Amino acid sequence: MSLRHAALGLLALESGSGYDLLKRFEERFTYVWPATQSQLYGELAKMEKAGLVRVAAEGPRGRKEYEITEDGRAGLRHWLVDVVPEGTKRDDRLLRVFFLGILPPEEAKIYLQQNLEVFTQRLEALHEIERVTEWGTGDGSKYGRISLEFGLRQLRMLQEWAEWSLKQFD
Amino acid sequence: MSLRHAALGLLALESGSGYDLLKRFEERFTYVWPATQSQLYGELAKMEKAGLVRVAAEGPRGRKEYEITEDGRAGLRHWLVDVVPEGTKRDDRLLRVFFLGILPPEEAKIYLQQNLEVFTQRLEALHEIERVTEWGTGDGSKYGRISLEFGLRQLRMLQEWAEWSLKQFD
DNA sequence: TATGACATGTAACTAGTTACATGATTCA
DNA sequence: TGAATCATGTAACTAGTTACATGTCATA
Repeated sequence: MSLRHAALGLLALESGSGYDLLKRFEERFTYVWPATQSQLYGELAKMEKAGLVRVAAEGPRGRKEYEITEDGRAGLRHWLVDVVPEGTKRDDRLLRVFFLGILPPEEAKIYLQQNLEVFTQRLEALHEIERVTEWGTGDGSKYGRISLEFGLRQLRMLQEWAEWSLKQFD
Repeated sequence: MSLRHAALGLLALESGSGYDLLKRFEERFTYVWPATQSQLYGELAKMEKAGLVRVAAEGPRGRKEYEITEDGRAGLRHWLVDVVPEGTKRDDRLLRVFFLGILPPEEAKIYLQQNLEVFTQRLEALHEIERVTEWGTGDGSKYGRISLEFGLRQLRMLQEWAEWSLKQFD
């Protein structure tokens, strides 16, 4: 049910249309909680029915500006505080590593090298985000920084792991 | 489609029944690629139809011992070498961090502390696996070691990140 | 003989993806 | 006026979860 909470959280930060939300998902949640357009519109309709969001205003082109309700805020809070996180469960990159033994070592190495390249590129992209972001002093900024730090540490870890793994071939 | 490849990979390492496979998924893939019983049986039936696996023997209690076919091996190889990994896309723990600003700082701290505890426990469990595993010299062992190293590094990273995050409150 | 492990299958559901469909508004 | 962007909706599909249903075999 976390798509609901991701959308609810974004609306808690700022009201917006389904279209607005979709852009925010693309900008901010590509590697955290992606959502497709069809999924989002469906979820918004369900959340409205459940009283978690409300249409605060209607604009041109059938635009519906959604706003979080008090029930929505309570639901979000409940999820943050009381619902035990599942954590990441599936990782197809790591799954492949378990089966790398069926390939000749040279091909296994190529797989790990390609991984390393992907990690390096993503780390550079995150560093770029770090550079261009203006870090204020508010809460949004604080947790934004903590989230970014997670990404940076994760990618550094992946890089180092890939390098370590490649060394195992010597 | 990676459930298919996880099952195919396990059958490439050793033939077995759906029941056997289910236990292997539970033992080895809990944090990599979990599968439920109903999903596995369904997938095995589909894979047999597609010619990727074959029933090599039938045993008591309707047991069907599945074996990977040449087509199955080719499919697995193709997935390993040619299919671009998606990587991890969703992380509900990290998603929560983006919205931690809506909680009072004390509650946000509790959330991060609980995370830290989970990471620490898991790291200990992994260290225990490391201790009891007998590392041979074969390929299975090598990639098993590389996979384990991934888990160890990931959990250390998560631990350090949670500690770093908690320090941001001072 | 009862319990637990072995063993498979299916139904109903939720979540997520891809593709199609439609139309309004802005602005170059 | 044509292209890009804004804006929503739905249909058909795949993947994954939960629950139900059934029966066999070993062994205490």
